[in-house]
Amino acid sequence: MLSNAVPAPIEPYPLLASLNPGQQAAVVRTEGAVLVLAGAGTGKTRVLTTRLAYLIATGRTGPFSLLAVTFTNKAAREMAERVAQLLGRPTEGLWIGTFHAIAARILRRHAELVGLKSTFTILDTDDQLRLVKQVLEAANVDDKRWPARGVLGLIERWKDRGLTPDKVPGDDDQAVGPSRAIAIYRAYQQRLIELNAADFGDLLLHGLTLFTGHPDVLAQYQDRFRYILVDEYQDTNVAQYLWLRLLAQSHGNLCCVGDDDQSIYGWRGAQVDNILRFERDFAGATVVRLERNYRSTGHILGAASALIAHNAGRLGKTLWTEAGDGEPVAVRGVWDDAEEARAIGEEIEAGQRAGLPLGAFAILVRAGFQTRAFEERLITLGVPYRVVGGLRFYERQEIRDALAYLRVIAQPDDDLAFERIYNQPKRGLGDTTLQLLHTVARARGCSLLAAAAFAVETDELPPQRRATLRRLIESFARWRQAAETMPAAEIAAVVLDESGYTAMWQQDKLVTAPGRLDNLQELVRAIAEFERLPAFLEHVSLVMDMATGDAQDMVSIMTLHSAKGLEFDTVFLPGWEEGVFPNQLAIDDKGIAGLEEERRLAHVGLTRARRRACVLYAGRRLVHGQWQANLPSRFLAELPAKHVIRQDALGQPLGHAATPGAGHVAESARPGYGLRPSNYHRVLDARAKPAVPLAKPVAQTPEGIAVGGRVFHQKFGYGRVRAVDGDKLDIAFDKAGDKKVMAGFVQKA
DNA sequence: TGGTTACAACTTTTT
DNA sequence: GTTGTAACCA
Repeated sequence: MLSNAVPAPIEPYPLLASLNPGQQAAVVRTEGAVLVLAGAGTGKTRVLTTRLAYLIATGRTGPFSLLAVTFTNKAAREMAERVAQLLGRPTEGLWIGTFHAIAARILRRHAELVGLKSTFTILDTDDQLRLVKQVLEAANVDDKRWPARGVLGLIERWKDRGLTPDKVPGDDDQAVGPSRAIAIYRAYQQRLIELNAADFGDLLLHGLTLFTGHPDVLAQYQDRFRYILVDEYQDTNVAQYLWLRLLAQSHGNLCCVGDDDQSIYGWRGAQVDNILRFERDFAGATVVRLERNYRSTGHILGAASALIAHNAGRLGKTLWTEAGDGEPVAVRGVWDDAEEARAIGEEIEAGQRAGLPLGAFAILVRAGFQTRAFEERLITLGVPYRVVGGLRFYERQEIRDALAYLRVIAQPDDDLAFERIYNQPKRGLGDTTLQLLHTVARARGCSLLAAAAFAVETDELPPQRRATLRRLIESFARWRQAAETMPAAEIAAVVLDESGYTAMWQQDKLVTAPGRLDNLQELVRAIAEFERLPAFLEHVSLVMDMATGDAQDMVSIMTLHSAKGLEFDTVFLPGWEEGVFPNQLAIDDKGIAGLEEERRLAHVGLTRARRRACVLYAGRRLVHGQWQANLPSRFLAELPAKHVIRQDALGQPLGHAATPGAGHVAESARPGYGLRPSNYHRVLDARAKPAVPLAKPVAQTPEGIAVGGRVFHQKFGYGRVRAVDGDKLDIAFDKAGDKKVMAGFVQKA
């Protein structure tokens, strides 16, 4: 299955000329399974892109037979650009994309084989959470004890492991209120199918179901993709691993690039084990190590390498450089978080005076709450900065609302989108009306919009709400029709205007309102790049990033997670304190594995620096409005003295006597160190009432209802049936007069 | 139905 | 300390 043969020598291509021997080996070894262990700053992207170009340039294969998988759209974009550059022509036919984008592309073609229509919607996190809440409510779960967030997390971790509800091992099941976690998962999946929707996890999970259940379909893709490349392999989860293995099975030409020392997404289901096991998984696999670092100085690499050497579960690499030692890593203890912010601010100002651009500086924090102190300090100093990460464009409320309108137009079955905007802007439609629509939709097995269309033909709703709802339905019908001929951007503008959504923000007096209106305009501009609405919506669900304008000359503040893959001349690493970094929750939840992931995070942080790294720790800080005294991080004690210069709060060198962190911080978990129960444990709490299957309410049409029969209606009282039209009844009520009502709402009197 | 008040939560987040 | 959600009241 796996070819072990060394490819015949090929005349040297100029492509290879600028590569070092290790990089060349990684490019030239085209056949069979190859693992490229690419340490930080060793030219990984260069190898990947050259390899793709090489495969094509040597005539070994056409672009059509290549598949390159990444984790981020940014990485995919860059790769496509650089391959085109290397080849001197666009990469037609070559599939480069994220796992999710590629899985979605395949799934659209065979959606019906997993019970979806090819027009299925891809849900965002908001929708997922709302859906879980609905399922939990239907199952009578107390959401105080079993918050939807936690249950969704549980479901997502199962999906990460490639487990459909029927494959989840019984041991993993937990009581969730009167129901069970697996039952909730099953109900959630059921609802997704009913909504013709898939969440992110489903894209791969359905992909697996598709490939394993339909060998002919799998064979089709195996035949097409003769060479598969994977970036950031250390971040793959079980589902992605299985998916890759199936695709590569027939020819075994699978090249994975990654760095076990940079695996920092375990909490999202990533398995470092995938990369650690590679040689055993793929017999005869070649492993190429890239250890020559082109980014950092010797002291920085020495410190980072010594730190990561404390991890047990790693393949082991030794980064080296020819760049010289440079400056030792500065380690500075400060009194509190305010002083920490002042110290970094001063360093940046000093750098500025020395003529360095602000873009040379980055402040990398463990958690989001740490950014505020630095923002405030930089504002005071008048130093421009940007916070990378945080709320992205497509996650803003106004953008999601606008998208929800467009989704209902493109996909009338999209109940989650409909719910989001049916009273946004306020139309006087509330929970009561929504409940009614839900009841009708369930009884008739239709979408909320269709239920609404039905309900307005009856007298179930008071005239005012009925008229409002009717106007809304008519609007959607009109917009949908217009969408067939009008360009997508025009439709969006019309919808935002006619729905009153723009007007809502225009009337809003909050300071954020003008910004939101700007965002809506920006959205319309973005849509203009797409001819058809569905194409734009697909783009939005899979490509959540918006091409950000060129970064001005600013200081970057971001989390360590967001910093992966980036580099800066000078990097500040604040908050190296026990509990903060390593983060206490990570250790509580995952023990040693959690600690090792934190250490990899520290390694990622240090290796972002080209010339200078400055680590800080504060004796006390304000966390959630409470003062917290902290010990220096154990990671500080793991930085060898020869690569480090200890400083006092003012940046003056200290003698060897004051070695913080050394000695009093043991490697093992120390008893009594702030062991707080996490949400995760709360969700898994097994003490609960006996399991009861999920209630599935179905409105019933009472038997024996016929013209002339006596009936009772909750709202209108007793009456006599005048006519029956399917499940719509015309009834002469004793008190309320003639009304059209739904059969599900009456009982035989 | 919608606004106000009170209460809890709160690591990291490529898609 | 801040933010988001839930319950409660007008």
